Amino acid sequence: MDISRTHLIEDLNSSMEGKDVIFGGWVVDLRKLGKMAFLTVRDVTGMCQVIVKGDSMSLLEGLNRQSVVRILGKIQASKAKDFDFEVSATEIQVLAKAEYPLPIDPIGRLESDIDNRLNSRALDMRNQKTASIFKLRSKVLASIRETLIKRKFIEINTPKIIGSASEGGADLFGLDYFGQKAYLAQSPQLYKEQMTIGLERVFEISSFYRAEKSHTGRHLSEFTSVDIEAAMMDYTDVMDVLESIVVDVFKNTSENCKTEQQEIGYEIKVPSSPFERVTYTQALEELSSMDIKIEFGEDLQDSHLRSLGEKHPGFFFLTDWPMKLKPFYIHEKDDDPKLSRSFDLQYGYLELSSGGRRLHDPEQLRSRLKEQDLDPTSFEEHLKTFGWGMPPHSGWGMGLDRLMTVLIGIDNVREVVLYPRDPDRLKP
RNA sequence: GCCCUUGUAGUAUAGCCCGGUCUAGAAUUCGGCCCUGUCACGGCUGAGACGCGGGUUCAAAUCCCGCCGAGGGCGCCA
Repeated sequence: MDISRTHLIEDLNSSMEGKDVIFGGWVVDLRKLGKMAFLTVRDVTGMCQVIVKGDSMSLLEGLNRQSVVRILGKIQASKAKDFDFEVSATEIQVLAKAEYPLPIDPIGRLESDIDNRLNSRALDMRNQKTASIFKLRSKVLASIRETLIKRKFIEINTPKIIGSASEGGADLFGLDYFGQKAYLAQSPQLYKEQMTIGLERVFEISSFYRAEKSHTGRHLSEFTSVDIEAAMMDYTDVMDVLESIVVDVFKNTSENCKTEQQEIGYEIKVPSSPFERVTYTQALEELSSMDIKIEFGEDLQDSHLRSLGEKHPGFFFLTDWPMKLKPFYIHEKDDDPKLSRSFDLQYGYLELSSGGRRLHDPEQLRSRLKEQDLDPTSFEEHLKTFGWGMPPHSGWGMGLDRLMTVLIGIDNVREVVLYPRDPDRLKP
């Protein structure tokens, strides 16, 4: 079976009138008008009208929507509303037939609910709104890589199967590793820190896993994280890196993805920078003025973040958290050891990223582990690298899926993840 | 773990609150017939549904209980 094409649909144009072309795609629409018919055919680059009349009508036999076809025909002028040229078919080959009934409407005229769409995710990609979300996601990833590489960051890949669950915190997924207990990584934290001793500036974009039974629009059991770690940078330096990544993402997609924005029905607006920076202590004062009393050292609950988010609806940094709320590796402030050199990047109430300056002195790290009831001996593999000349360093991790929801103005991460995993969904 | 909402053809919905009008309606999809410029083509026509189980009642899509599924929120989230 010959499946070759001479053109992608975006390469066809009205100046090619009279030219013979071969292209392929799936049948979006089929309108039979007695002795003539129109079909619209789409490939990933675009859509085109094909006209069939006269003797050629027999070509339509067995043809239905969503089937994959290879069209041989001649470009001609069109009277169509949305096309300035069309292809008069001389041959239509059905390469693969679509079965009916289909589980969702791939045209998107009737929007299926998220459950049905996720159950038929591959078919959902024929819906241009869904496809546009993932085309944008690809652009976002490219933009992040571009920004980081320009700043001398080196992309790394750390293991996702790890042997120790002693970091505490979020629940990990356990698995059997040739008879040993192993876990799926919840973050590249320790590995990326170690890498700063040789590569200085590293980043990773990868899936990580958390076995929390969360039921919200912003949590998944498997999520994509963008992580960086950089030697000789303080927390404010990596905040600047984060801010420029976010701004670049919005700029790049806003300027270069007009079609996608149109399909989604949302206009990407570039945020103004610099982002506002609010300290934890200031946040407590702001909350207090809203009659929400929180003791210093208490964590901010979702409801508190929602209140703060109303005052700061866009991007802002929440900085200088109390040490007791932060993990063992976070560095304290010189002028007030109760406070840490740490930050979260918020979009309104939504936490997008958290990071900070890390401890690089192994003795300090050991005593912090003990303070947090963690056993230094189970971190020896990690701690030994700190004796090899560990530079002062800072970093952060950012939830890519959450950033995507902010970028396109929706409120469920499942929309921006191909095959989301949550406590109730393991398939497809 | 807790709370709220919800389940009607392939899809997306009306009807449910206030039981009888439901032989469950319109759309789209799918099948058949007609149609040579459609463009959400049109016309005629046909097929297709009350998640499962129990209860209340003369009567249940509608009210109640259980199960299952779905959506959302809280909590959890070094």
